[in-house]
Amino acid sequence: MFDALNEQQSLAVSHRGSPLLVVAGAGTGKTKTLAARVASLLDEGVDPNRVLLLTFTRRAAAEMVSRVGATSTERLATQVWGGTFHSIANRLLRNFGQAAGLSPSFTVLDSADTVDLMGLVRTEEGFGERGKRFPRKETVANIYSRMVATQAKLDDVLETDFPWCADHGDDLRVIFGAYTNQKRAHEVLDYEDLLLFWRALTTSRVGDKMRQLFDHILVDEYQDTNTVQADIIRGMCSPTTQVCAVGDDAQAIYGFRAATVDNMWNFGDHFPGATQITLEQNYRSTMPILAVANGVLAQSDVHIAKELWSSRQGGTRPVLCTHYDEGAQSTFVAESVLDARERGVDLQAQAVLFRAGHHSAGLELELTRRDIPFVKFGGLKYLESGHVKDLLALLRMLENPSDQLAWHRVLATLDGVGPATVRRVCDELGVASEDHDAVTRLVDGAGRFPTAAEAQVAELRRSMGVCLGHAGPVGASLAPAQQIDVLRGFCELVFPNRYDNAAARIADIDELAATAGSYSSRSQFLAELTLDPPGKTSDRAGPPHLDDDWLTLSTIHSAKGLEWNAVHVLHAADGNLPSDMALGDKAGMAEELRLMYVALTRAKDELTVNFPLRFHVHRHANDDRHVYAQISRFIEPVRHLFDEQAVDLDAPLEPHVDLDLVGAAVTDEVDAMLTALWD
DNA sequence: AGTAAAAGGTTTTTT
DNA sequence: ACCTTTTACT
Repeated sequence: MFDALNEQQSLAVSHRGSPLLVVAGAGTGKTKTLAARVASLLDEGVDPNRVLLLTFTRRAAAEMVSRVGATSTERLATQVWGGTFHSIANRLLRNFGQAAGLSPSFTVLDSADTVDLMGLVRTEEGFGERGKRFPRKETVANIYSRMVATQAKLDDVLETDFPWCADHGDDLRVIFGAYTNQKRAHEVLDYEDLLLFWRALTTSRVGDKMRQLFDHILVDEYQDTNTVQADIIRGMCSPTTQVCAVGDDAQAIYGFRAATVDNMWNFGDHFPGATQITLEQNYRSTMPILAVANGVLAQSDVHIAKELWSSRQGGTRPVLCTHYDEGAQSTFVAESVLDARERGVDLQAQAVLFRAGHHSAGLELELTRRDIPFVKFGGLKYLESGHVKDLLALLRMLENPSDQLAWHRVLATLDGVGPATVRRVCDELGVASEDHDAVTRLVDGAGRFPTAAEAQVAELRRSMGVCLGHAGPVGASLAPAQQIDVLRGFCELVFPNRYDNAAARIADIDELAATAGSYSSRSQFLAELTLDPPGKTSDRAGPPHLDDDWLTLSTIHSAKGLEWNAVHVLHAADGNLPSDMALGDKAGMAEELRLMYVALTRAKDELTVNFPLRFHVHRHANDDRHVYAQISRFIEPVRHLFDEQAVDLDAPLEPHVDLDLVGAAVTDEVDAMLTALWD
């Protein structure tokens, strides 16, 4: 399987001894090379338990392991320590965390939990001067995580990245303090903590023990690691540890998460005596597509020199398609997707890529209308939608009756219960107490609730009681899927007040129960769910289910490392890609350019770049306010490398003004008639 | 006091 | 569409 390695790839696979940096351009067989290297280590008899493979997503780790398994025996491959920095940190901290004063049973806050906790401490601290609008809790969490990831002072972060929140510096200080107290009090770590504690442990008294665990450390997507992560790699190295980092500085797109390409540029300084190998032959795209990608990249000032080339000389030229507006773009993309399918390109082999999650909104409507199945990656997570969090909170209460976040979420869904009642009931039930019996006390009738919530509380008590397995011994209770079925009754009672599309959300709960079917323990189900969230939002009429062929919609960030035969890029307009947020920021603009580069290099055979002339001013626009856009500044200089098409450039509703006048006249007439009724 | 409903705003990307 | 603030109501 790996016999077809080219010269540079073989070098990267067989190199031993000095630290190794593999600069792997897009589509140059990076994954294959990394997998082959691991396989060759195992063939040499290296103990798989002593190989650490750090990847950017869990999906990437799983794919790598399965590729290795195809060559070496699968049993060996699955023993490799593979995963994200965060999941490996989680694993190591369970074993070594006590050296840092961590309980081995700490729990991990995912980003949604972090946001909730920020919201909670904010209301508890009670802000809100009149007239001054406080940043949303998501923003508060963003500020926090950026500050921690970059290890920068709050004031500097506010000034450079969140200038519109600069007024609230002092409030934020208080909130962050309270947030940290809460975390420590409940033995809970957020994403940043996982990395910080891991790094701290490498310099602690158990540092040597940790370093003795691994002979080989391999890091994928090295261009998207941040300073803390680079410190961790260095901290995990003993003099005999062999490091291999793979990455492409031209594809660095996580600067907003404090990733820094300096880690690649300074690899030789961090790891003295390092060897560098560059992979330049692209096996993915046709030459006409690469020409565009190279042309875009050439506009960037610095990167490690490389010029991608492909032996795939033929192929159609990329298409640059100008549309009147977003609606026309959606229609065109839907039609060309179907057209490609007619020509034999399965929907699975096609993808639509865009800068921001909401850029696909119009297209999603169009696809739904035409019954074209699709799955969307990136953007809003399934797990982050309110109703799924509601159900997970119920499970978490059962799992850990002292989980205050879960209690708050569940109790606040009851009629007539607000923050004040939640706090009072939590006190009455002793949620914060050490005995972990608060749920039992609730089921047994403790806690005073307003009469409006009577029926709901009865149902809550009943279903929680069933899930606790009061009939039998504790722990011999129902399987997770059955517990969800039981709790569904409570959701049915509570969702109609909370959400306007309650039926669809109940259906999601059923789907979650189906997912839970393969788990036998509730704690395992919850843990897997936070570490490996299903990345699709399923609440629209999208994929009926897995069996069919489906089209991929994805943010460019989520498309990293993937490839398709045919790729559509949406909204290649200044303001969208590059995002207007980055205008005026040099580093930001460079990152936007790399984002475009990543999008273009996902395509194997067919590439279409779409450019709608006008787009809405506001994100969730109800109105028709729009602006006329310029074509993306990254595409303009390489325009000549495209075949150009213009579709329906004429305004579909040219006599807009006349229609408005008629509308006004009719409205006047109706109003006059109505007024006559009471005058 | 504390909750519900109505009004008014809203900066992307994600482990 | 969702979140925060304001106001109205019990």
